[in-house]
Amino acid sequence: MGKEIPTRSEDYSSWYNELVKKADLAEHSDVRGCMVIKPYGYSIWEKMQQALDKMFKDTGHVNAYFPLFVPKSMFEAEEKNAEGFAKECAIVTHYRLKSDPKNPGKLMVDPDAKLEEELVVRPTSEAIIWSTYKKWIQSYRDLPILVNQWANVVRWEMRTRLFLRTAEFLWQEGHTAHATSKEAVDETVQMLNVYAEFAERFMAMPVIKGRKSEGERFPGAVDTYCIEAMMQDGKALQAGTSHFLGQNFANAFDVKFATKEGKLDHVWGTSWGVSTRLMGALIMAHSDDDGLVLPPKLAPIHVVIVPIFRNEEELSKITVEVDKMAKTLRDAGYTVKFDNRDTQKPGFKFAEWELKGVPVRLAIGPRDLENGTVEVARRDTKTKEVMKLTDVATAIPKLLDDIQENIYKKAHAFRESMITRVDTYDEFKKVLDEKAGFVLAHWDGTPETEAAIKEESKATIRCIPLDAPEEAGKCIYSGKPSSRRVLFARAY
RNA sequence: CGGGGCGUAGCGCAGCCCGGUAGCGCGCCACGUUCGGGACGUGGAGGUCGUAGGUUCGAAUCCUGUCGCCCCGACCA
Repeated sequence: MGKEIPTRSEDYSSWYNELVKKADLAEHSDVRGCMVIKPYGYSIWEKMQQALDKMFKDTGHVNAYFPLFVPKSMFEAEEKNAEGFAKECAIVTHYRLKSDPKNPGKLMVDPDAKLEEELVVRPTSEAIIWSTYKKWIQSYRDLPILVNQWANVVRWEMRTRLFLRTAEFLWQEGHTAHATSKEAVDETVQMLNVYAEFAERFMAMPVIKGRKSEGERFPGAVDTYCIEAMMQDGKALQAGTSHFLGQNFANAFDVKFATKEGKLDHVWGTSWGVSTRLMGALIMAHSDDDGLVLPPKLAPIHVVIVPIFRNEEELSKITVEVDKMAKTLRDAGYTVKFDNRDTQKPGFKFAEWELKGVPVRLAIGPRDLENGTVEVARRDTKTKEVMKLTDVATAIPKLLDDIQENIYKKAHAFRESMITRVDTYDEFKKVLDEKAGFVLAHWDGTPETEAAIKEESKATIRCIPLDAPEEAGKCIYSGKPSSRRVLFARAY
């Protein structure tokens, strides 16, 4: 009927696009490259925010908010960072419109309202934040500063895709300042671990932790760490990054502190972020041809209850049972939706809630009332069983845990099956073309080789995995010696 | 920025080549029958055909301009 989506094998790309729209997650806005995140999609993002925010607080961070606008001179202070983002910045040049004398009823930019200094719409906030930190920091006693902000940023991308890459997106960016290099590095790694834990425990999405090559590093960072995930079409997706900024921003913004010894030193920094891109990752990690598959820990609705009834009387009898059951589940902390619409038939509701990825569906009809039973269907495996009404309270929590675990295991098994070790360039290209996924191969460590491989194969070095064992080998491209394998893939 | 495609009812599309009363499916509204996997019947509402101009007796259709969006590539989280 009206809500079918293409299958993944037919056309992965339109499967994704249609799923995002049909599942009511988001839609294109009238503004190029921007999207409207719809209530159902936004509630998943809110779940992500809640979980992450707690993890940030638990590791000692606090939230703050910095401005959207960054004066151009401030933005350009850290040169590498500025250069890196320059070509995708939106710029505010004027502050007023006026009616257009040549076009009644229309407005025009008032040429008399030109800003003395242009304002850059933040593509990231290091500049405004470090210029602020300069005022906040005098002594080692002011350190560390552990601040996070939830915000929107704008990057004028040439090509956009819902959630994966939009001109404006939502994210969080942590910005910390420390007295020592070690402390900053530890923070960088700690937050990488927070992201990895979030991805695996909440999103049920296995990730590989690693370090970016020089070519893929965040502009202005000394070192960039990342988590990389594998999507069902064999393409990699960077799901989060954590940067050790060294003293680069402290140097650029002249942020110094008095040490215990009474000397002046520049502050050490980190920054780290994840964005609404995670929504794309979540969708592409688990969903199937029938629609979304959401991990219970991020699902806006855990259990949907569909009554099967022919008339008011039946519905009211069912409602009595459902109310009891729903209360028990809600008291246990689960979100329960009783879909008692009489305008849609059960089959329609089944399909709709499957499309929306609700982990568990209960169906209860006259037959169940007689038998004291309920039909329980799980979204991940699409299996159904009939259970006693009295068992629901204990069975559902277990079932939800099981679903959470099962989709993680499934994604993990898939990810493992999509890691291929190769030792020659021919093999490398063959795997990318015929199988895709991650490819573990030796690399000589030079940007030239990395660039050449990227140019020829479209694959990039996703990361140098943190757990990569020392292993002598030869670079697949140059034949030069290499001490460990790095992770290549074509990526989103 | 290069290549391709599309703007016609809320959504998806046909009509355009060959100008002549604007159509189909879904959705929507009403009523009835239905209701354990996307119901059916009957009746009904809904469109400045993206936009500006031109050709013509007459333009969704032909011509010119323009705006926007989507997809593929280069760039990127």
